[in-house]
Amino acid sequence: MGLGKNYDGQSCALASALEVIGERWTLLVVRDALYGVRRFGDFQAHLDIPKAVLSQRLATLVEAGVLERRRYQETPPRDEYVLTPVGHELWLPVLALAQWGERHLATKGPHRLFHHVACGGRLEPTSYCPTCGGIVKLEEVEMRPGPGLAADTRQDQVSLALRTPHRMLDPIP
Amino acid sequence: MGLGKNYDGQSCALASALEVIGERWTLLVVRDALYGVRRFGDFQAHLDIPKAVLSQRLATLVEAGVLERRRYQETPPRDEYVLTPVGHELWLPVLALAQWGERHLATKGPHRLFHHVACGGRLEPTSYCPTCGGIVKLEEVEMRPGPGLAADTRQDQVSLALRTPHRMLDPIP
DNA sequence: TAACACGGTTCGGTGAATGAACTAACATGG
DNA sequence: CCATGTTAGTTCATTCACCGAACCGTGTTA
Repeated sequence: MGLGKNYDGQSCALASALEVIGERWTLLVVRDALYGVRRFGDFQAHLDIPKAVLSQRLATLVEAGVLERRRYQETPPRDEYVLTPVGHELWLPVLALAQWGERHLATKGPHRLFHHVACGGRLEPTSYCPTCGGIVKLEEVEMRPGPGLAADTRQDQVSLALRTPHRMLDPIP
Repeated sequence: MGLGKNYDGQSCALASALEVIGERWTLLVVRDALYGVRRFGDFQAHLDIPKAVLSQRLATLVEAGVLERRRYQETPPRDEYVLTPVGHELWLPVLALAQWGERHLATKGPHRLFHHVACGGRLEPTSYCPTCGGIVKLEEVEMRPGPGLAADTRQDQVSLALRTPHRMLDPIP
């Protein structure tokens, strides 16, 4: 997305995240990295992506702190790309998106299943409330403005409405 | 991303999902819809997106079953775009991505906080195991191939390795 | 010494994103 | 009755990103 054409002014963490992992191919690179792919050639063969694009995506992810480029042999010099702890935390978005795809777009049953090694159970991404211990549905969620919103000066109806607490799905304006 | 330039052959639900919601602006439209935005002009004012792009994105989302276009007044004829149940389920991917952005990219504290109305607690997206009731870390996850993978005929090293159970982050190949 | 493997970069062609201008249906105010 | 405004788009020329093919540099193997 880069350069002047970004999501600036959105005052939104989602927009910031999409700046980093919202470009074409990027999240599939992260998915492969979560599977354990590390080398340029393996990403390229598995994704069937133009080399120039892969090279640029890897550079972006390294710069964003999602991947680390690491020399693993000297002769010939070879680097591998491994996920940082920040990259590990993309697991949850990836799982949530993949599960949505399985549920609503897959035609012939799930492609890949994710299981808890310890007990063998199948994973589910959830929206969880640590305070009461419950799983929270969208209709029970309220958005509240946080300190990072202070710099927002947008004056459209939606921005104005979202500067006060707001129940999800309640019509705006 | 449409036309011939899609993620076909990826045999992956994530790739299918990105076909629908992976284009520039699309997930921000969904985010606004989750907040309760419904009208063309409100999306446009809040996102500051070219009208032509918004028009195309809304059409794609309607076609994918994420949004429903609904006539809400006859004179003058006005339509609104509301989320379907399929669209509601994008809440979890959106929350997971937004939280990742807050944690790793936000500079001045969180922009928006999501609370459970019933108890006031702050939400967290989690990777949950219904069998044992635990929250599962990436290192405890194993990928297993599912029935939807049968049609996959790719022969690269990564595809071959992922046709058997595989612990996440274990190096491939 | 030739061929090959790896990890890129360079380059021309194509399609998508962008902002500005235009359209069309209807409402409103004087 | 006419001018202006609102909403929801479409059209158009320009700019930009993606694409595949070719090329490059380093080091290794036959």
